[in-house]
Amino acid sequence: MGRTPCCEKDGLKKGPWTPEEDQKLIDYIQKHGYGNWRTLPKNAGLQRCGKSCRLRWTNYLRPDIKRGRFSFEEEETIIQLHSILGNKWSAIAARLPGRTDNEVKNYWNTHVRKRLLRMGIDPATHSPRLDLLDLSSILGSSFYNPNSQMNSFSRLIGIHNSINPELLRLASSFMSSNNVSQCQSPNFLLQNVENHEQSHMVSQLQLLPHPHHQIDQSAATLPPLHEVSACCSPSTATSCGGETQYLEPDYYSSGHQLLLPSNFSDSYSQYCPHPNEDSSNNNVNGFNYPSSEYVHFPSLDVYGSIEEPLQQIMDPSPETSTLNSSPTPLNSNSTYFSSGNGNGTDQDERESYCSYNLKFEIPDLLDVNPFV
DNA sequence: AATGAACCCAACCGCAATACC
DNA sequence: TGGTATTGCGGTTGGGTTCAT
Repeated sequence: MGRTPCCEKDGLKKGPWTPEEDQKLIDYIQKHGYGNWRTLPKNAGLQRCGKSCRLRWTNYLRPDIKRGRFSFEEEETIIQLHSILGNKWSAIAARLPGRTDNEVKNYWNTHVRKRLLRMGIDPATHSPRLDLLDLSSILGSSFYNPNSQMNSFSRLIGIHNSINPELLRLASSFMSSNNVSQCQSPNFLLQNVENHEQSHMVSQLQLLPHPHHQIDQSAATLPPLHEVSACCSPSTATSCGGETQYLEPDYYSSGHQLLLPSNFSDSYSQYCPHPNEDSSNNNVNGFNYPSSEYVHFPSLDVYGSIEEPLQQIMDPSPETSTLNSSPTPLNSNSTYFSSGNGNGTDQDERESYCSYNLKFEIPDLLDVNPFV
């Protein structure tokens, strides 16, 4: 049953195209157009099937095809559209002038998908990979006591199901160290990670806005989380027993809205002002926070649970960034960790860029110890 | 320098949808 | 209306290239 594949006919060539074949195809299409792919190869003098000719033309020879690396904006678009459309490569490519579905698909599979996996994000659902994370067992075994530091910590930052388990191990190691009660550098974890990958994971705990994006100072007027998330991806908001727990940035579908609990910074600064903080200009960790409303840290109960609604804190509009004045380059890995040789490659920069949307500026929470 | 591993991407395959007769 | 041809699409492959040891 089924039709015989067109390319199985005798004498039809397969495999890579030669420049001569390309030229024949181009010449023919320029002269006659590409009305009928089945008859085209014969008319063009090509020993190829029509399907092969069509693919070669649409994926490679078309004059309007844009070659070369994907730009940041293109990658951003791909991720966002993929979160909405899934593997509808042609639909995604239609939003990227000059890009083919095949190219988008390849780029996704070879770059974006892997990076998301490394970040502990399921590329299919754009949600944290729950298969890798059984936090309850981790917490249950190591921090069963609800008053334990790790439990409080995890609840505080709302990472029950959104953080790479390796990061949890690091955090666990850190929390069990003797330094917990001290007010330390926010880079403590970074100084103690073992490699780039771990640094990368730690960086996920740092919240910083996209370097191209302006802070939305009207964030305080935004709707509660459940309303915000309703217009974003369905996987972003979680609750646990009526307790709002949410720290996952909804980068993928909503234009990089980063959500944090309200009053987050208030509690934070109350307990442990950032060592680098310049109170006069809201400079924290080298980043000029436009206002105290930028990040609100939660009011904490005895267990550090987050009880207040979350807020959208960032505006996805990309053109009017005020962040370039930051004394620390925001699009450099060296901002947060110094692994590597400091000579960022394109790939490094790309990864750094992507990771920005997952950074949580909370390392000093490790210093906050209202539970002892 | 050699070699194996990992990466990358053009091309292929097969199914589904659509067009045509 | 049903069968066949054509086109579009997404998954997969395989060979060339780059990287790491």
